[in-house]
Amino acid sequence: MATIQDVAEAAGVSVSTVSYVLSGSRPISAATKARVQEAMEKLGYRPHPHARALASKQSHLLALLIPPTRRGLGETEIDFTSHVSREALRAGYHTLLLTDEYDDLSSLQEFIHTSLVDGLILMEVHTYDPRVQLLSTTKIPFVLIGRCETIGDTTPDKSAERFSSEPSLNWVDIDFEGTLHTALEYFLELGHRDVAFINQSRAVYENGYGPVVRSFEALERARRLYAFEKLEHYFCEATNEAGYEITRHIIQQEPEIHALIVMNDRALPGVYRALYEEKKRIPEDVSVLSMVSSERAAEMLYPPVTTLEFPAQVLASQAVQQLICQIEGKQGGPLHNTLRCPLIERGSTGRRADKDSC
Amino acid sequence: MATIQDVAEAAGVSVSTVSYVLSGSRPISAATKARVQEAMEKLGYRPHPHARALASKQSHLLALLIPPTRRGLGETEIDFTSHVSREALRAGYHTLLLTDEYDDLSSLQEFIHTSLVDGLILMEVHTYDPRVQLLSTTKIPFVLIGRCETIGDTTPDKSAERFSSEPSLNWVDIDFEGTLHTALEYFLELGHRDVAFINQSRAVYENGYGPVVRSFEALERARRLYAFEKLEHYFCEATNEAGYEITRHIIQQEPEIHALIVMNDRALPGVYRALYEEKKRIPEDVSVLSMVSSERAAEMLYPPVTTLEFPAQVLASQAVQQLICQIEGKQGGPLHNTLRCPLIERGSTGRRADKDSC
DNA sequence: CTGTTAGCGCCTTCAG
DNA sequence: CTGAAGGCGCTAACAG
Repeated sequence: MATIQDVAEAAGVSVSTVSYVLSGSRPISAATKARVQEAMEKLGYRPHPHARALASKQSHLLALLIPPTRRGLGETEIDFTSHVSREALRAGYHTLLLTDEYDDLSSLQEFIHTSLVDGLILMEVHTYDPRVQLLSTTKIPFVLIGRCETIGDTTPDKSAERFSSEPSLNWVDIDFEGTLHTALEYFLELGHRDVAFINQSRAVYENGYGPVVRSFEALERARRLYAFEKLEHYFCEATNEAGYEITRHIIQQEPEIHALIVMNDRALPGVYRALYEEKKRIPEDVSVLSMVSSERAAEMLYPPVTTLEFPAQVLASQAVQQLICQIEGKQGGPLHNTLRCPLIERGSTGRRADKDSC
Repeated sequence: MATIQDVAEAAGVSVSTVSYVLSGSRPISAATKARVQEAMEKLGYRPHPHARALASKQSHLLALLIPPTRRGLGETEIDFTSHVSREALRAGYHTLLLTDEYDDLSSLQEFIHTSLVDGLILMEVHTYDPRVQLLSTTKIPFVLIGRCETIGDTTPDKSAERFSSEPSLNWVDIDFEGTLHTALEYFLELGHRDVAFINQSRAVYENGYGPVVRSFEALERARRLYAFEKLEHYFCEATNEAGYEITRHIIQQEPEIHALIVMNDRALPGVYRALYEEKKRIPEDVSVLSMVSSERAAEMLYPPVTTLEFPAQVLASQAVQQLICQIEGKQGGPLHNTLRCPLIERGSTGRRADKDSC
């Protein structure tokens, strides 16, 4: 392995010169720069990451804190993860995976303390996330992502105020309210006047999980904004059985409802099954729309579910870029961004069957 | 951040002494060791990873090369990934994620060249995988995993010989033949005499993708080993449509077949749909068994699919441990291990309907 | 059993 | 525009 020294000798310059052509942080004459680059080329020189990290205090390493694989929407995680990795690479950073072992605060603290990485990305932040508080007390750059936390929410509830007073936090999240509106407006256009929203479980709601809290509240508000006859909200465990039960319940108790918005991938198969068993055709009799979901999950069902898709790519890209800006001190103001999920029509949604034609 | 120097001073010893109580690679009196540890405790000392890496040439970093998220069985990947990370952590290593950017050989080479990591794990190895050849020419430790490659196969075909002569390779893989036997024996017990195996696509087969090649060959051999009336093999694209078509074809052309083994998660929903449409009840009329699959995928369908489950945990654990042994020079002989997928009954499989009772 | 010290490979201030 | 030199924090001989 050639070292910077070797390059310097080969090019007939000093090591610092080589270092500067590498970093570009000081003007170098075209001639010597060319010579140095040639030497690097010839020797196949690669700067040694750890030496660089030691000297510059920048490891060019990021950490991604992933949630436990058990619960959660799941499908999208690997996707998001690899997008982060890819995006980071583009900026010259590598990504290190931290599992839920680091839900334990003290190990997280230790980890940061070692300064192995330059910054972190947190997935599945909760409203009162102790990890966020911990990180805030350190000076390590970090960004929160997606469909999780209530920080900076415009909702005038306490939890939001609590955090929105902390403008130093950087996050990018799904715009749950906007996404829900997309769903509702879509159904309105299709002629639906009675729709049910199947959320995740009440337990998760009470635990302050952002996506659930925010979509719940958004639905409340939507009642006034839109001209629906019915706009029901249901909590639902993340299981097939729960989806099945809730759907049967809806069909039997709310027969006018012919449109379902589901934000619960794991319950979705149960929803479908209940519909089949009740002889409801999708989408002729009932439309189903899956919110914050993924293509993979959508294609597991028949007919494939129309989804509001989790924009993993964009989210990852924004998070990484902002994080790196923080790290490199090129702050362009804090990142507080929400994204709507784009609608992908697949065949589980259609016009409300004309009541007269029944 | 306290340094080793600070600890040394606080404990009234030299830095090397501190270093040695850390590594344990030289006897230290109980008294001084205690003093040093106390000092570390008090100062909240953590060794600096990059300094250590630079001095010792061991970064305690691993890299996991993950396949593109697009194709493949998919579901299991995130699972495997986090298991690797967790297992590595247990041994004091961190894991870094490398996406398919590194399918490009030259970037892989560069990466290794920088010696950022101590070793790598490769997923989705192909029979003639240039990455393996590249890695073999370097001295960096690596291990291949899972349901992928033909290296070390006992199959007497050329590709196997090619690689099995390279005993230095370390791998752990699914035992496709054994797993298939589990499936077949299971169906025999249930009284099935006519079964179809739905594999992945012919293109993937021709590309030499291990799981497909090996299960294909295993099926050929199984014809002689077991007393099936019919044991058909079908290639199938990894799509719903393909699964649907092939299943319809089977139902219509091979009406005796009442048992399906599917090693194609993405086609599986189509298989189910075809069965529904043809009014075949699962499992009363047709049994379906999904091979090398995951719980997540299994629960997306109704009835949930009986699977032969990808043992992500065990695979990850073995791969990591062996890799770390290599790194630390504690070779316990090369790792050449195959694992059967455990059978998880879920409700999509049942006894062959008695012919007389029809 | 413990201390001294020379690097590991690179960055970066300080001189020129 | 370029060099020289002092670390960064730790490891591992080499000496006692």
